[in-house]
Amino acid sequence: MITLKELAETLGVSISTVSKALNGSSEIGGKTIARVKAAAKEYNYKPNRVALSLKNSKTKTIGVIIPNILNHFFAKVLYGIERESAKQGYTIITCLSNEIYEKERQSLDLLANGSVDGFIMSISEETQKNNESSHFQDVLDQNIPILMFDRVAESINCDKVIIDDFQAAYKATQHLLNEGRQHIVLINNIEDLSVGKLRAQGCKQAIADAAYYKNDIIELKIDKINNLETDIDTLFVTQKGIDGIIAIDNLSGVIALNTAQKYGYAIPRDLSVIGFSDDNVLPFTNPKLSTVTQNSDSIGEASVQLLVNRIETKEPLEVLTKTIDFSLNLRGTTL
Amino acid sequence: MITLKELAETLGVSISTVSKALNGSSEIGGKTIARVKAAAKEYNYKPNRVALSLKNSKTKTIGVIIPNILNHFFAKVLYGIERESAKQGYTIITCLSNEIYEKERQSLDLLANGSVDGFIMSISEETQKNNESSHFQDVLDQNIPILMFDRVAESINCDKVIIDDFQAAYKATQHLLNEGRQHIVLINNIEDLSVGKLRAQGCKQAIADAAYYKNDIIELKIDKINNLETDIDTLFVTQKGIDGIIAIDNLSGVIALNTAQKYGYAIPRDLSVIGFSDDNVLPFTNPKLSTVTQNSDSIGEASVQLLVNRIETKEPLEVLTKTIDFSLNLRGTTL
DNA sequence: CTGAAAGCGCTAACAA
DNA sequence: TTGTTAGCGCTTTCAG
Repeated sequence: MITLKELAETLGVSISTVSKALNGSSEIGGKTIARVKAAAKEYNYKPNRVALSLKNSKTKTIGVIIPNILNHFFAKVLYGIERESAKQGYTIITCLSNEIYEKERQSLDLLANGSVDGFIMSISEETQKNNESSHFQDVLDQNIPILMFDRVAESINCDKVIIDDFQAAYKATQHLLNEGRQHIVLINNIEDLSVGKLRAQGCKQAIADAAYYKNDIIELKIDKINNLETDIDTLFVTQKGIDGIIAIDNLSGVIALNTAQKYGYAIPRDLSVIGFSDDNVLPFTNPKLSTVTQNSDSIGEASVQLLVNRIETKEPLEVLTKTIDFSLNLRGTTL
Repeated sequence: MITLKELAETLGVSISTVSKALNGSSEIGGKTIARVKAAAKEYNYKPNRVALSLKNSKTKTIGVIIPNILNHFFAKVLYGIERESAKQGYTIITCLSNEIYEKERQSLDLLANGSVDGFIMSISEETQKNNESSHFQDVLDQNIPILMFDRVAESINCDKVIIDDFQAAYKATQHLLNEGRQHIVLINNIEDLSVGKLRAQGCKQAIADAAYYKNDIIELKIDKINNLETDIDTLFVTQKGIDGIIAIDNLSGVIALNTAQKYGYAIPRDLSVIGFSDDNVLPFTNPKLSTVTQNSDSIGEASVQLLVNRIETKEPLEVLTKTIDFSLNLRGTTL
């Protein structure tokens, strides 16, 4: 790692000359510029990023805090974040809260010391369950911007990127209703999350708005991921005549489909299934699962754009909430 | 973000006094220390990480370059890396090569300017296919350590963390042989990767070592991920009497299982299936897929330990290759 | 056209 | 026990 100083010495000029030459300043003579640039290339000079950060008090770095990288949705958002960040000339520091409030708080704290220019994050399950939010405000008070995506804190005044979960669930349920289904089950294992609540509400509203739907919706709440398979199995044992399933997390749909087939349901004749999954599950089902798809990489992309805009804009900006389109992909498990 | 200087001014002492006090130096009087620490807490002082990095010429940051974050194996390694890094007091900057050589090269170049103390990476498919490696050497020549995991470059002299892919495939195949299978298919869609080659060799060696195995192994090579399902389907149409499958990537096993069931095979009576997957696929199969499991998070953990050890050890260290245990998890798809 | 010097925030050798 | 100062690598104003 050669420095400006060393370059200057070998060239027999001053540090500032080298600096200006490399930045193509008009103050410096054409020959000198050429000479300096040649030497820089020869010695593979690269400006030290840390020094630049200190000098400019900006790091061109975004802190990203993800609740669970093993969840395909978050992995895909991260993918989008990374791609757009690189495009915008930012690097990302990744922290995983693993759904733990304390880890999330520590990560914010750890990086809110000049390490990053801003944060992109989705709130941990524990944080959301316990309704914690002062750690966000602390960071914002230090004038470090935060952008929240997907799981957001209502009470915090910051930029947000979400999908219209209520509407997505509403539309999906409506599709089942339009098929004439009369015994629809809502499978919900993310009751504690803001998105889970919104999706459940969307389903219920769709049912409520359908005058011709005669029964109550059956809501299967699952609180532990380990119980997913057994609880869904039990559902099919105890409830007969299920003809529609809407699964609002990204696993249950597949499991419900497989379980239904095990119990002899013909899909989609006897039963329609819609999940909230990405296309990564498609290789695992037959017929292919119909899904509500969040455009996860777009979420990441939009998050970076909004945050970078806030970082780089001098004047105070109105706080913004951007809603990303979802799509209802009807495949083989619906009529 | 209050600085040392500002703290010093409000307290009416010098900057170095504050610095020493906060670091609990024995040079400073007990009362002063207390007074300074109280003020630091009150004003929420946090040492600026960038300034520290510049001062110490070390960043306590690791650059992590992952080929594909949507691949569950890499996501889990990243999980392990993040956890162990946090434990060791390091943060990670994450770059995704998306299997592209140029992106991988750029990421190394981008961070090899004082941004990180070292790299943890797995080589992109394109890099490995074209046998590129000078970009690694360039970084090493700048005295920045690299640790490679899983997909490694033989020609590069650096620390490595791998699993014994040959042995893993050997053992898995041996299990099928011990079951008495006589028509074993090897499904390989990662032929271009070092790990793919090793696994295929392991399978073949196991077959070769089994005197009682009468037939040749049937190798199904798939070069495009899109062809996975159709190629596997075709396999079952064209080949009759398959009684063992060993799938050396992390998708094919599940697909082969599902396809076999579609064609009426009773699993594991008629056919045994072993995949190279993590337990994330288990919810999607019935019976549960038997797998060779790489302890992915241990790979991440060991990678961080080795790299940090190299970073923090003053004397030159012998280059090390660590092999992480795999486990053969027999579940419902084998006898 | 080129160079000296200050300063970003911090630590540590040296002075007082 | 406390303060002064130099320096990490860089940019930029101001002098020359």
